[in-house]
Amino acid sequence: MIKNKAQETDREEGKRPAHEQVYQTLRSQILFGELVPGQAVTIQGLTDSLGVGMTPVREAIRRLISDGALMFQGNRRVSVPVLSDGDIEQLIYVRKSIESELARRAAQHMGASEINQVEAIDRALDTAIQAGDVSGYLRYNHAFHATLYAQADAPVLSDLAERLWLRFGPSLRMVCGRFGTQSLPDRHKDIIRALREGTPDDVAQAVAQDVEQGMELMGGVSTKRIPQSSVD
Amino acid sequence: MIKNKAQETDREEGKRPAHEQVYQTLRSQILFGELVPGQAVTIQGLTDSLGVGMTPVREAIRRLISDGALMFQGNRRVSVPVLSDGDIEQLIYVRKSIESELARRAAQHMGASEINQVEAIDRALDTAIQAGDVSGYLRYNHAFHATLYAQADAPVLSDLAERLWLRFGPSLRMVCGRFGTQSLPDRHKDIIRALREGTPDDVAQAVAQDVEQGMELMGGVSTKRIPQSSVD
DNA sequence: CACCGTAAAATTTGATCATATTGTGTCTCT
DNA sequence: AGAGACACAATATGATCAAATTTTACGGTG
Repeated sequence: MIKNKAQETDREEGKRPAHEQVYQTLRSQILFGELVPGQAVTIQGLTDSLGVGMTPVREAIRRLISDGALMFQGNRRVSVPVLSDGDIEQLIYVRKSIESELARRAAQHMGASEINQVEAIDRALDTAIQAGDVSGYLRYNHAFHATLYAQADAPVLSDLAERLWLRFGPSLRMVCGRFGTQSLPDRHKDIIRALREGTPDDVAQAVAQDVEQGMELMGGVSTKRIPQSSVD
Repeated sequence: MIKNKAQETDREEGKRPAHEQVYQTLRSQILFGELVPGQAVTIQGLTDSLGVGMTPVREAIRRLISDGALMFQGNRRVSVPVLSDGDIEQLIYVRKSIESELARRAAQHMGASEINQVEAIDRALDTAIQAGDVSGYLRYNHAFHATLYAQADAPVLSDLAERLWLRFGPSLRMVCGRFGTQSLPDRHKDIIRALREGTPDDVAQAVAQDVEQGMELMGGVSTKRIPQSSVD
């Protein structure tokens, strides 16, 4: 009567429900690369590739639609959204507002060890940039900001900020693939310096500049399609 | 013989999918009253009361959890969130930021007829307040702000603002039931005046004040619960 | 004779339900 | 009061039905 009955299937599946695992898998795929703006996402395709039933897949897709990570393409189709310039501009406004406030709050809670932790992530980020490792860049860049969120003691703001990442994740990936990681500057050094100096307003401002700088790289991606006039 | 079998059920159900209808139904219940903070929500209860299968109910619940309208009570329980003072403070910050920007943009697009439309909603709101009609107050108050969102031509910001309503809807209802509609002041007259004067910054500021005033009514509601220490 | 457009059929995908399985809370019995 | 059994609710799968897109075939026209 040993209770090893279900352990074989649960071994690497973890103990979390299937719909949660599907959600986390898709979330990672959206944040860190594997999905492209405009790409179609089918329920049956995911049931096949992930090896689970359709109900968990459906639930995960509904969550992601609510997150803004996927969009409900009119009829019954679901796809990864293509951001317009207006969308990007609105996202810049909200991210600057929320993330600068999160940074202000985090700055008041963080001690030397937490700041060192953030700096270690930034060093790993620099390594990924120099190596041209796009996936590593996306992961460490997200980890840098997420670590700040975790120190802010503001669950509502953190949730909102994390959800915003899902909206521009695929577009950010496109930018990296287009321009390469070398030409992706950030203000992380300014953020760390301001954290060490203990001036929350400076931290908030540095984060706002970092956000604006990063988001503006995405601008014009959709307009450069040149719909009609091919003048050259 | 005739394949009109499924048309009878579709008669008054409309043409939208069931999970969408369940979502809209629950959304209205959360926004306009019928659900109380802390209340448990069960899947089977909804399948019985709404007369649909469990798959559409599950999908709607996942969406609402992602919206912040419901929370995943650790184990498999789902309930309406009880907002802490910290949650309310963070919601005030985000709402002021997003809604003032929406108002600024709306102010640049709105003509006389749109302003009159908003004013008509505000008159209906006043009537509901004087009649002590809590449900009417909640509906017209939401309609007042939603009408402004629709004029802002900012879908990302509008979506975010609409989702925030789902977080404090039940708590707002509690405030109305507690204090009555009479003691619910707003800055709607200031907003309309600023709209007529065509000064976007004044509109934004009036909306920010309206938001802050309305949200602060909810403060302290959860702390008076006195979770552990009954020192008195 | 070839090419294009339209319409119909077939395949693919989405939506819903009914059922089996698993985990959690509770009630009871010692 | 603690442990075990029972019951209920949630999770997950598969089957079934409906809808949409794609493909194909046929007819008309240049």
